Amino acid sequence: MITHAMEDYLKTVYLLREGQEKVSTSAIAQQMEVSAASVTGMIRKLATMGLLNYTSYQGVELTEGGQKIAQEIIRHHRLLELYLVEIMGFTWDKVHDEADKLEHVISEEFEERMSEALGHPTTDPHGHAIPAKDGVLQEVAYETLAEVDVGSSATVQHVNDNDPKMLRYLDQLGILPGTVIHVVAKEPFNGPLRLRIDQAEHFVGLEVAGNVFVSPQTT
Amino acid sequence: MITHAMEDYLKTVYLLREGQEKVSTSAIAQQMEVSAASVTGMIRKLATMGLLNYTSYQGVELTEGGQKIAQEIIRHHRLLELYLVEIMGFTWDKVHDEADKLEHVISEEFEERMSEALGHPTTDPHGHAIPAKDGVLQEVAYETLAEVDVGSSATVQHVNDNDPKMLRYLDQLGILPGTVIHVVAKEPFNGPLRLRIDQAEHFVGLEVAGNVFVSPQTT
DNA sequence: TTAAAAATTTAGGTGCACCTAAAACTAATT
DNA sequence: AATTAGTTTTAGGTGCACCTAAATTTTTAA
Repeated sequence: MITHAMEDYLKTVYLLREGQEKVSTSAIAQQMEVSAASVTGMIRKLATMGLLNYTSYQGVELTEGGQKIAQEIIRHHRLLELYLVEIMGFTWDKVHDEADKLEHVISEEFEERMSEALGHPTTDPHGHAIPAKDGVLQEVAYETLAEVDVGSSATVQHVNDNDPKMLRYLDQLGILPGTVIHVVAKEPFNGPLRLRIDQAEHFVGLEVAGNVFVSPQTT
Repeated sequence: MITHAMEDYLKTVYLLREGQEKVSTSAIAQQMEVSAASVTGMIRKLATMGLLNYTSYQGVELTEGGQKIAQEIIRHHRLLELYLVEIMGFTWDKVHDEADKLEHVISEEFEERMSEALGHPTTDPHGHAIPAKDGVLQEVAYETLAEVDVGSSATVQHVNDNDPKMLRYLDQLGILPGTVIHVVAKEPFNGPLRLRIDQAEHFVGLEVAGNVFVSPQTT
């Protein structure tokens, strides 16, 4: 039987696996805010269930089966986030926590009815792709706003969704998926970025900029 | 901290408490399909938390605090059932199980937004009253269709919501909250009831009739 | 009123998901 | 190659929500 905790582990491994093949125990522990020892224990269990491959001290890799479950949960999460915003009128900073709880308990029918009500959407309110029902999701690894060259422009692809405070701040600034941002200058000593968004200028710290993922604007 | 299991116990006690003051261990065990020993253990814990009063071998009674939590969960459950039917297009036989899972995880804001979307309703799809946000819910103890005198009519108030198969059957027969039913005859040896519903005649067994709660039709 | 039946509690035990502390392994540095 | 720093695993333990089997209390009925 697959528990909520197991689903959370699979989801975390899936999302951490960006780029590299193997995911380390400590990366999982840090992301989930549990001890590394707990991760080892759970990983061994998931391995015996055939949901991931695991070699001691080498990290883990999801199997087909593990990926399928992870994708299902991520689909639930992202559909829920969009449903909460679009249909129920939640603001985008509140939906992550709500979706984290609901994603484990909704039925397939609930998932299907949300998808239908939303016209089978492909991205959530924060710009993340919604995996198709039995499709493959390949997360593109975008650069962050903090890495954009001074003087160039970029389009916001997605923003990190787990900090409500930061989301409210980004909303105020008008930094949403699709927004075009021009990086005017970068203050010295890791100072803030000077941005132009829709005529207005803003100063934004690097911590925030590191949570905004963009693609280069082709001029 | 209050867990999902505790919420389920409080809800069960609340719903079983119809009429009599004290609820017995075995009644709770039967309703929740757990052993009586498990019930004793949980009850003792809830008692130390001040959510119910308990005397060994005498049964339990909710405190104010326990009632408040029970009512909150029942409000979640019934709002969810109605939301699933009215807004999401579920059929009434599927919503009980879905609501049983969701009722423990939705936020107050989720509850409020459902209530608003539904125009602050007062009854769920099966005819049960939805408790107000901080109001009192007094369940009226209706008689069942099986107890109605032959030759008289009755109005359906609510039906038991936990058996999907029976709900689909009732839906076919047109037995919904508000339906007026005339009991034409009762076959001998606990035989089926002969009913007239909206001109048509149907034969319905006593098990089904015992799950349909009605008030006498004042002619 | 006492024995039998029914209900309830106690005792002991399970699996899950976590924890801390200590041991073991790997990688980096000299 | 040896020391050290960092990572990972093992060992032992916690609280939760359940279980079965045995003991106890209450109820019922001969």
